[in-house]
Amino acid sequence: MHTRNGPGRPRSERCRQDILDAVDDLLVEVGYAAMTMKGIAERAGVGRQTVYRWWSTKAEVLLEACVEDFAEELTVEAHPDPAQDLLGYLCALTTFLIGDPPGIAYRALLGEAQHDAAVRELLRDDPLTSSAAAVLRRTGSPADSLAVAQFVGPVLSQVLVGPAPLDPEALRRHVDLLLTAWRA
Amino acid sequence: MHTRNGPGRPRSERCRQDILDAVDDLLVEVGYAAMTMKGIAERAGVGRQTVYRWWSTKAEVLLEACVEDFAEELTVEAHPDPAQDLLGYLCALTTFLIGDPPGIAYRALLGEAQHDAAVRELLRDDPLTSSAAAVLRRTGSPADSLAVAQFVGPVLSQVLVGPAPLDPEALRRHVDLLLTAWRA
Amino acid sequence: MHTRNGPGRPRSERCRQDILDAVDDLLVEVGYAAMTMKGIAERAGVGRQTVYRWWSTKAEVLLEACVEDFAEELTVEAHPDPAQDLLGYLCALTTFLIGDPPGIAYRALLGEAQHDAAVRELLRDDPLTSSAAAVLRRTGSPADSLAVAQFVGPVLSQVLVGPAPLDPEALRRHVDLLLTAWRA
Amino acid sequence: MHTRNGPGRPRSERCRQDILDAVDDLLVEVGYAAMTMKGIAERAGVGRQTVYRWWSTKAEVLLEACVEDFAEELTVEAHPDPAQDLLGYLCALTTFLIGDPPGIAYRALLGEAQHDAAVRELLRDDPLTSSAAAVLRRTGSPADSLAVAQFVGPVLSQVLVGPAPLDPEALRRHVDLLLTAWRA
DNA sequence: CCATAACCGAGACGGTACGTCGGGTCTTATC
DNA sequence: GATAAGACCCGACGTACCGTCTCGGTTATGG
Repeated sequence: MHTRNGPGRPRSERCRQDILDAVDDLLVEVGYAAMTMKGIAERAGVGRQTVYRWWSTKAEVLLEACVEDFAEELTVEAHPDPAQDLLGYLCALTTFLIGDPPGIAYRALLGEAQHDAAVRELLRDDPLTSSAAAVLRRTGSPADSLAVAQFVGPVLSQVLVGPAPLDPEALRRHVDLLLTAWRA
Repeated sequence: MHTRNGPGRPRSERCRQDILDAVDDLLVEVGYAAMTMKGIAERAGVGRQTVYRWWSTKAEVLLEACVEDFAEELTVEAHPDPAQDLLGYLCALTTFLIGDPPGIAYRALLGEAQHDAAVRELLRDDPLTSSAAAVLRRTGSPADSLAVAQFVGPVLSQVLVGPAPLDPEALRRHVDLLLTAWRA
Repeated sequence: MHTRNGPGRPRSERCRQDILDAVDDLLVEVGYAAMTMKGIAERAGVGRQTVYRWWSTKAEVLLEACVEDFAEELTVEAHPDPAQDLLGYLCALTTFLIGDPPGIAYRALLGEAQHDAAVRELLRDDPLTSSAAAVLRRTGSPADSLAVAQFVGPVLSQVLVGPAPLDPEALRRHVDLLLTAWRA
Repeated sequence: MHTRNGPGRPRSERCRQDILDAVDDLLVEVGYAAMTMKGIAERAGVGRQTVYRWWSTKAEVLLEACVEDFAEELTVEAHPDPAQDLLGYLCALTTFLIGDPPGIAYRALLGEAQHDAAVRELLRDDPLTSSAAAVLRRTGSPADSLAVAQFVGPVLSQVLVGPAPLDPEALRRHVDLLLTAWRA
């Protein structure tokens, strides 16, 4: 949707997509840390400058490469029972963060954001927060920032910090606690 | 307590400390991202190899430089009222993660851990988790991994992900919810 | 005459020349032994990799920096009298090897060649041998490899090994001996 | 023959010899260029400081390790026929410089001497020059520095500079020329 | 016979150059 | 004017060797 009208060759959407595909591939092949702008360009069969024309950092291009996957992976179909609905979401979230390439990308970006203000800015409209809020709303639970934090925070922090994520049984007890408290 | 008994000149504890001090300084002066092994060595007035002799990565030396501060900063004196006790801890935790140099270091390390298994291993015995568990125990609350996650997870995740940490009022409501649920 | 036709930015002849100039300067300022690839790059105001792109060793770049001077310095105008012609050449050769920067470079390269096969290969088409052969030919003397060795060998060896080079009187006697023997 | 009489442990002649042996070994195993003071010490099973106590540079210790071999290898038994005597010496000299480890060491030292004044000083009393002078004297030929240079210079320069040393036939013609000229 | 002092091995120390790699910019020819 | 290619400057990487120093331990002499 580049609205340039001036002279000259327009930017190649094909290039853009090649680069994003290359990032996807490299993420699973070499991981985030070993991924370089140079490597992305070569993998995509693209000049280095072309990458910089669209995005200025590794984090930006990675975000764009994965952002669609974020929404898709975190979209869980509703369940009539609120408890099951919330539990389903948290299970999907755990799987996403632990195993999926886009989840790994998300964690890597979250990591960069801790010592890079620019990356932090990119994550301002966090896909995780908004998807969790949606689930809370459709189950009639509170969905303010505290509620969202109480809902996903324990899961997220355990994945980021702990040696192992919360297991399904723990997730069930977590949901129970929240639902009980919110209904009171 | 380095138990070298072999021959040769012993390693200089003085050098070790100079390096750790340099890391402390550089953390506040240039930040984690701009800190390099080269820079550390030069700042400490030490040969580069001497740094590598003690630690092999930036993360390792940073961890050791800050690990004492972690424990110190996260130690909050007990309050007779459990609610006040827990709240005090969470406030201190928030301050620590947002503002203190060691807290910034902790976040940076947490970030690295997301795409570096070696760093993750370093953080296996997480200072945050253990200090939080201690506070929970002394207030008579449950202190298993789920409870700890429920306690600090929302705070932590909001700091790591969100645009702003939970404010004191939200923290108070969070503590109330947990205490109510746990007492039931 | 680099016959690149491929794509990409062409190598900068300007850089090449800056580097060669820097080598020339450093040779007289700090000498061969203290000359480093790092120092050359910095002196030339050039990235280190740019030096390595053109030449892979200190010896190679030094050779290229001086090879033109070699030919120039060792070119002595002909003298009608063969004895004077030969003597003039040997005097010039002595001066070249003892005092001129390019001569010092030549000796340094000769030295490296003794324990570095790659440098030896660089000196395969020796400028000294060919210039001496030319002088011998124009005076009607034999110019095979033995004759060249007999002509310049004593001068060269005395410079390389001895405490002092052959003085002009000795050079005169040397030329007389050779001319007498060759005429017989 | 260190004439110390004071207290303290005397220097170990055994160490000295171990070091010299190590240098001999390393010379043939890794060559001069790859030989380091560190490597010598380790090979000799000796502290680094012990090497420095006896010699201060690689060149010094190498010279001492080989100097005895120099004299030995360059000593050729006399032949009643002067031409054969001189020829025998030059053949031995060529073999020495081309093939023998001590000969290779000599060339390496000669090389260093071209850009290191200290090494040059070490070679002031050149073993090659003096042995050649001895041979000239015993055949009744002139033995001043010019004569020595005329005798060995062509051989030496061809070894140092040329692609190949003078072959035996060339050496024979060289000797003939000199003897003829000197007898006249 | 023991104190002194120089030696010994080992290896850590501050430096410095190595050759490589990635970052981000630029300059070509080509499209 | 966008593109692929790739050279450019810069600076950090981790390693190697330099020559010095500091250990514990050894071995002679001299008080």
